[in-house]
Amino acid sequence: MQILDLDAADHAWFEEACGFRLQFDKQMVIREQGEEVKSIYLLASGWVSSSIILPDGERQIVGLHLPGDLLGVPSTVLASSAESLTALTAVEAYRISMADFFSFFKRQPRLAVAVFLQDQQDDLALIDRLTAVARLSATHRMIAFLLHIHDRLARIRSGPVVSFELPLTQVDLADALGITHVHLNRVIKDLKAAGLIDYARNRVTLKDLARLRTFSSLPSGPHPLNVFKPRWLRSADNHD
Amino acid sequence: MQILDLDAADHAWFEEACGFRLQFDKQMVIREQGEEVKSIYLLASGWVSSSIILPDGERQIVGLHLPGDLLGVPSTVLASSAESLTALTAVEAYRISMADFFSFFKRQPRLAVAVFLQDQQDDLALIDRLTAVARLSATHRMIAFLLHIHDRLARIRSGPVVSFELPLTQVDLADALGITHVHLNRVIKDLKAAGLIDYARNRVTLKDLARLRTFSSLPSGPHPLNVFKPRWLRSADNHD
DNA sequence: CGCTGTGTTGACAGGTCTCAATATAAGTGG
DNA sequence: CCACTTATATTGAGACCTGTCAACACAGCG
Repeated sequence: MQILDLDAADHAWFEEACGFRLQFDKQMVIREQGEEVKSIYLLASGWVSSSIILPDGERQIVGLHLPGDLLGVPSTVLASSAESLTALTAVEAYRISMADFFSFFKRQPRLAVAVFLQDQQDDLALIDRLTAVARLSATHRMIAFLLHIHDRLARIRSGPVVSFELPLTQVDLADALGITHVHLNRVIKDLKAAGLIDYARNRVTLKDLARLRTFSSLPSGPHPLNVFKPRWLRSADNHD
Repeated sequence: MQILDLDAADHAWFEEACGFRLQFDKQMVIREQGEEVKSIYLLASGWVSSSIILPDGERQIVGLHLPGDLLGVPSTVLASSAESLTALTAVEAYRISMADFFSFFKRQPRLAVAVFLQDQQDDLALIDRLTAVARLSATHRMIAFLLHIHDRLARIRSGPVVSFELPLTQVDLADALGITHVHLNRVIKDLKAAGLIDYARNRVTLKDLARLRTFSSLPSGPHPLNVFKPRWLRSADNHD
């Protein structure tokens, strides 16, 4: 929700609608694939993955969510959820009922726009990942993935991020990158040997950001966000 | 826009905002990657692809658009477009300026919701494709792709669709599936030999829909859409 | 009629998967 | 705190799918 710089009144409205805060332990499923879609969630703290289980039992992780993200939005069109939402760490989240969610569009257009724009960012991340999975080697996918996470953390936190916790097992990572965990392990070994990263006990250090960006060969670094906004979107008290 | 059953008043409002209709010849670029984002488009007729060019010149087709779809939505958060929009056939489209687009949220919440839900459908398509590209063999990807197109056409047209035009070259298809066109060609040959499809001069015939669905091994057929909607969304004259 | 885009086929190389075994870390109950 | 069990990580050998390179057929089009 960093896009629109919502003011205090917006936040108050939002929090009120969100109701009380839910807690989830690590590994808990927040909403399972196939489950009825009754609400979405706003992630307050922790990491969450959205994943899809294929009929043969294979799993594809299609999204990673950090604090501030909305969870389960794509399935708002569906009767039953397309993805499973799983807590990768201990998680705090607000539940937002579908009725409340839709009411934003009617009563709080600025909020609706904020949600919409946030959603477009998720969309872009997905597009980038599809491109990476479809076109890059396992090594370059891994690099692109780490850089993506790095950039998102850098936007949330203040100051540069050289080292960060990545609460995913190598199996999880492989399921996100679309490779086997066996092969991923070799990739990690190579990246460490090349002096590009450190990786131990879920802690990642990007040792040469510049060179990594060269290798990622994705269309860009982080996408520069649009600054244009209609006047009425910029502040709540301009009710033209 | 089939989700909300917009009424005549909604449509009138929409068309007015859209302004006049633009024409694009086959192969024309509607909006190029990197170009400033000043508007989005509503596709009236024809097929459009959105694609991303990687630094090494490779191209990934990240989306296909049929009449009724909104084009270029993900880039609404960006200063410059992340994807190129290319006309695969002769195309008619309405341009919607960003200002008009955002004004929907303020003045026409039902329209905003419709746009939002349409966008979620695109999102789900993207999720499914990521899953397919990451987890399925080239053959199964092709099957999943054809079934996806089939299902979308079936929803637009009335009655069953067994055979349809696919205005994509094999190079295009390969760029969408994340394989080489050389390999795709072999895949097509195999599918024809297996009696599963016919494929000639851009016309595709799905000869055994049931068996194809078995092979696709994607989480589902077409996602069943949600029927729940708050009262105020169901019709325009209920202004609670 | 030549040109360019598209489709088709072959031989070979290489990245990634599969299967399998072992090591290491983490978690559990006594 | 130790013994035990389970999850996670690591490494090897071989098979297979897909990519690369290259040549050629075919169609549309000026």
